[in-house]
Formats: sequence, C-alpha cells, structure tokens
Amino acid sequence: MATIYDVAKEAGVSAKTVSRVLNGDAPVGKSTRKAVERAIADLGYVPSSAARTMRSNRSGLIGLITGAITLTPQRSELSGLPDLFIVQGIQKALEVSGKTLMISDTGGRSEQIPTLMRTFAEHRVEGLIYVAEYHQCVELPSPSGFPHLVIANGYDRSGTPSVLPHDQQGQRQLVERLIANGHSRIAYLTLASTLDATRLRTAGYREALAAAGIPYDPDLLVAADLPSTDPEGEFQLLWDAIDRVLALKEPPTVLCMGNDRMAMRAYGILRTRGLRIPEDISIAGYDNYRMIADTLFPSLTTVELPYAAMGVRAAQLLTALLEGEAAPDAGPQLVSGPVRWRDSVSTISPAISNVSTIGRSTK
Amino acid sequence: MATIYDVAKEAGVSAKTVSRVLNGDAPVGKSTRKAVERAIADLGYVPSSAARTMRSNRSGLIGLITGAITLTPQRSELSGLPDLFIVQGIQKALEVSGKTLMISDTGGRSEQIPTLMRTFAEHRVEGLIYVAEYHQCVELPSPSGFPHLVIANGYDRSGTPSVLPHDQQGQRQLVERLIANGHSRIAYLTLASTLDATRLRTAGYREALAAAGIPYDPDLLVAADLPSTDPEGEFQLLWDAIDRVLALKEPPTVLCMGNDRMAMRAYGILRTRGLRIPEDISIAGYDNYRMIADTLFPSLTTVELPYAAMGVRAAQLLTALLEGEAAPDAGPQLVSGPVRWRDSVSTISPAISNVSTIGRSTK
DNA sequence: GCGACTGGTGACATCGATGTCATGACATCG
DNA sequence: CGATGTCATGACATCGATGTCACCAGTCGC
Repeated sequence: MATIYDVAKEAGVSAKTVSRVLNGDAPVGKSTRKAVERAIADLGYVPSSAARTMRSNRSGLIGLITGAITLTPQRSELSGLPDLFIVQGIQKALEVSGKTLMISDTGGRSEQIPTLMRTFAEHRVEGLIYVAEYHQCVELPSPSGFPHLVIANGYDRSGTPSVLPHDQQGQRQLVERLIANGHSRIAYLTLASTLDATRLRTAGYREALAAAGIPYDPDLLVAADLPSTDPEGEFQLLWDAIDRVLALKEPPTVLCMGNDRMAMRAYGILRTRGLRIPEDISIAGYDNYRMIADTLFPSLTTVELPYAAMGVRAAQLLTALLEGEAAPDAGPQLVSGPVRWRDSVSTISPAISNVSTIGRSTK
Repeated sequence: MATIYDVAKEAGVSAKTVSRVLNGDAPVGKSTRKAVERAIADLGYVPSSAARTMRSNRSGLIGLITGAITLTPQRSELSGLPDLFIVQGIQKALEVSGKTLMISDTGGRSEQIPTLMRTFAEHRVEGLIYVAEYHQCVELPSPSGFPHLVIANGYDRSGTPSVLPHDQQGQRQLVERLIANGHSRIAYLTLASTLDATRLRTAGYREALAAAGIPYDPDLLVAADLPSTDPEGEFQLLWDAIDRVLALKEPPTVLCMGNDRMAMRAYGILRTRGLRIPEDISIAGYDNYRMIADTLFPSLTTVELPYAAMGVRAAQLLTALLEGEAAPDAGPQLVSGPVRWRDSVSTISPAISNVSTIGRSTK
C-alpha cells in the first residue's frame, strides 16, 4: 500500500504538502496541487486511518452493540430483525457526520459483552450505541470509561440518554382511528403484561376510549402472550383469549393484537372458526412488520414501530453529545410512528353498532 | 487513555517489557510480570489497535458489505432480513480467528459502494465479504486492490470465491419427502422465472419426480411471482396461478410455493375459497423464514435456507484465503439446508391418490 | 575455568500522518 | 525603502506499539 511518502516522492514535494492537499488546512500552489493529485491517483493512495487516529487521537468510530443484554433471555430466534432497521437508521444518520460504524452482534450471548467492549476500547471508539431488542430496561456492564453511550429501543436505571418508541401514543391513535370508523367494542389482546410496551399501550388504549366517552370494559383486555419462548403455550394462550372475548355477551367488533405476529396467528384461528376478516371481525396489529402486515390477506392495519427513525434519533443524540452539547433535557426521547391503515378493519356505519359488514374500508 | 509508557512507568519497567507481557513473545520474570499486570489493571490500560496496526501493517479487520449491489434494484423493503443471519454466522466464525468485523449496509443505494470501499481501504481491511440479498449474480465495482473477497449468497462472473445455497438439492429433498408422504400431484408455484433459485429448484423438483417415476406435468409448474416490486401485481399473479392449478382436471394435492411469503399469501387465498389446510390441500414453502413458518396456523412445512451456515462458510473461506491457502477448488461452495417438516402437509395413504384427508402428519 | 547458551531486560528505530516551527519569495503599507 | 504580512513549502518531532539489537547475569559443558 502506498504511503504519503510515496506520493510525496512521486510528486516531487514533501509529505507535509501532500497532507495539506488532502486536508486543505493550508494553501497549496495550483501546479503543486495538480501534481500531488496526479500522484495520488497514479499510486491509488488511500490514507491510513490507523496513522491518522494515532496522531489525532480521534478514531472517528462509533461502536454499536445489538442483540441482547436482555435481563431475561428470550425470543432469541424470532426477533432481532427490528435491530436491522434501527441500524440502518443509525448508519444513514452517521454518514453525514463522517463517522464509521463498528457493529457487534452478541447473538444473544450477553457474556460476550465484555469482549466486545474491549474490542471497542482497543479501537478507541468515540461513542457507543446499544440497540435493545424491544422496548425494555437494560443493564449495561460498565458505563464507566466510555465517553458517550446512547441506548436505542431501551433505557436503563442510571438515566443514560435513550430513544424509545412512543407506545402509548401509538396505541391511542390506533384506537382513536378505530372509534372514528364506528367501532366501540374494541378488544385488546396484549403482549405479556410484564412488558413496558404493554403497560404503555394499555394506557393509550384507555385514553382513547375515555376521550370518546366509551366505558372501559376489563373483559375486553386480555394478556394473550407470554414473556417466555414457548411456541405451544403462546399459541394456546392466544386461542383461549380469542375464545373468551368472542364468547362475551356483547362481543368485540375488532381485535387489537399485541403485535403483527399475534395478529397473523389470529387470522388463522379466526378462519378456523369460519369468521371472515374484516367482514365478520376486524383485526389490528402493532409493529408494521412489513413482511407480515403487507403480505397477510387481507393486509393488516397496524401501527408502525418507527425503527429507522429511532435509529436516526439515537445517532443524532450521540453526535450531539460528542460535540459536547449539553446533556439532553433528561428522560428518554420518544419517537412516534403512524397508524398504517390497511384492509383488516371494517368501517361500521354509526347507526348500527354490531354485526355490520361494510367490507373494505379506506384504500 | 493510558498508554504503554504509562504502564511501564507505573510498573518501573521499560515499555518493551510491558509489550512482552502483553504478547508473550519473550520470557518475562515472574515478579516483573506481576508488577506489569498490576499496573495494567490499575490504569485500565487497553492497547491501541491503531498503533498496533500501524506497526504491524495488519489491521485484523474484515469488511462486510450488505444490502444490494443488485443489478436490478428490487424488493428494497421486504427482504434484507436474511442478511442478518448470514452476518451472525460470519461473526461467530470470525470470532475464533480474532478478526473484527466492520459492517456497512448500502441500504439499497449501490452508488454508496465506492464510498464504503474507500472507508474499508482507509482502515486497511484484510478481506471483504459481500452479502447478496438473495441467490443472484452480482457485479462488484473493483475487485482490484483488495486482497481477498468472498461473496455470500451470490456469485459473479469473474469466479470470485463464493458461497451459495444448494437450491436444487433443497427442493429435491422437499419433493422427495412429499412423495414419500403419498403425494403425486405436486404443483410448484415458483418465484420469478428469471431467478437462479427458480431455475435450480425447478431442476430439483423434476429430479425428485423423475426419481420416483412420476411423470412431469407442465401444467403443475407455474411462475407465480414477479421480479418487480408491485405488491398488487404479485398478489394477482398468485391468485391466478392458484386458480389455474386448482381448475385442472386432476388437481394437485399439494402446492409448493417459491417462498414462505408466497405460502402465507396462499393460506389466505385458499381459505377464501373455503379450503382447509392441510385437510383439503397441503402447502409447502421455502426459506424457513421463522417468523412466518412457525407462526402460521397450521405451521408451515418448508425448506431451510441455511443463512447462518452460509455465513460461517463464507467466513471460513475468507480466513483460509487470508492464510494463503490455495484458492478453493473453483466454483461456488454449496450449502444445503434441511427440510423443516411441520403441519401444513398431509399424509396421503398410498392406496387413494386424491381428495384424501388424513389430517396432521408428523409432529 | 572459559566459551557458549539462555533468561531477562532496556535503548532505539520504525510504521504513516500531521502539528509546529522555520524559511524564502513576494506583495503591501506607511 | 524597510517593516510587516501572506503564500507556499519543507524539516522535524510526535502519536503508541513492537521489531532489532545490545547487554548483563547466571549456567552448562568440556
């Protein structure tokens, strides 16, 4: 690999002059510049970031850890995909600031983390972003030593700057929209009740009901998922929950599911019972997991979990910190995603309140 | 950040001795070693990879590009997930060789690539892995300059070492298994016919039929997907294809779909027609896209696309190249994945050949 | 008892880029 | 016209780790 000295010799100037051409930190004569640029092109010279880092003591690297420091190990196989979108958001946002991302995936083995941190330390990363698998409280080994840390899709107890999805607002907006479409018996089959997301979204659900003057009916709120990885159990729980709400004296006209995956299961279960979607019953999901929501037939109305946007925000937060701007005004930053209205929810004419079948709604 | 000199001073030895303790390249006195280790721990010293890289001219970095140098830009939103598993495989395999991965995602913008390559060059990566979105022929800008390149999930015309899924064998094994379960009218609704995967899998399909002495019926082979991103069109095409095969004089007892996503669509379409799965008709997918295959009800029989294994193989191939081992014995390395037998395929008693309903098969 | 090793250690140069300082050639100003 | 400034350039030291060489004790072999 050619060095700056090779270029200097080729162009008949000193190394320092080549450096000046590269960095533009001092004026260089026109013909000299030309000669240097030629030499660079001829030799295919690319400056060594190692040397640069050593001299300047600034690596230009941002470390990124994905894939679980989770307190409770779970969902190893199925999730992990959202990470991808967050990472893409982060990369896009870092591009503009000229930082390079160094990514490490724990693959769910949190005992890996010290090793990763050491690698990051060796490379003198300037900042660190931890991407949690889902909205949760994480516990990071040593916030010590590292200049700046940001958590995306999670938070910790020490008040580390973080970016979170605005679950409460998301669910509220969804339910508002359902109400606007004539639904008033709205069941909510939630994720595991221990999750932060469940707590927040349930609050959003109740807010929307309250705002519309619809009384809250506890029978319509069922925890239909487990925090563990037990496919069989999960499935049974969901089956039972659907059973229960449909057996109510005044059954729901729409089922809000904890995520798109549960909604997908619900499609299968409901059809087994001979119910048509959305003519006989409507379904809404959460996540806007495109592979599911777009592909299901009929396509699924859901709320977008704004992964890419969270990534961008996390990166921006970090660069702000790196540039020494004041610590953020405390508390996690909330990012909200839009309701994605598709074909799985019917519109009920306001007069009738039940058993109605107006077919597909908005396009 | 502490340097090796700080440690040396703290321990009352020379920097070189600290270096010896770190690298174990020469004997060090017992008490000296203790003192040095103490100093390292006290100061929280971590060696600088920049300095090390500069001195040794070996960065220990492997560059990784994901996300599309695709000749024909497509599927931007929906795919991209498999990458993740390949990357995890790569990381796991590189861990043992002590290399660090530097990942860049093009996010589908292939015009980014020169920039990425430059960044990699600046960091003096020792090798490069390109991960294609799906089994395809890619065209990489400049294989020049870079020491070693491996393509995962794709190949190029210049014979760059590559790792590919063994599509032909996968589909053949699936069809063999279907035949073993009594099916003989086996429809294959393929992905876009321009894809390499389609060509290979079709060959595997025909191989299996031939081996079992079942005549090949062209009516059962339908291209039911498009190479473009047109959700509406895709859906119609699939609808029509299903229509066509079911209308045959002797309709199929099982539909093999080009991927799990198409299978998921087929679930919806078939149920719209009142058909039960697998009692009335069986379905098989391809990919073992867990989020779909595991979650569908009934769960989907499919073939695993061995992403993680391909990642491992790609990394191993690269490290072999880095260590100067002879170029691989030409041609892409094929990695095969197992058939994942689940609940969407029925077993037909050999006597009867049609319209049978034996319910769930193997557990 | 003397040369040949081996264990244990340090001084110094080196990798490639860049900050600091010095230098020479002009231009400008009072 | 001399003092001062700006442009254009180079010599040299420096960042942190490590390879090379040199050195001093012992120890071993004959």
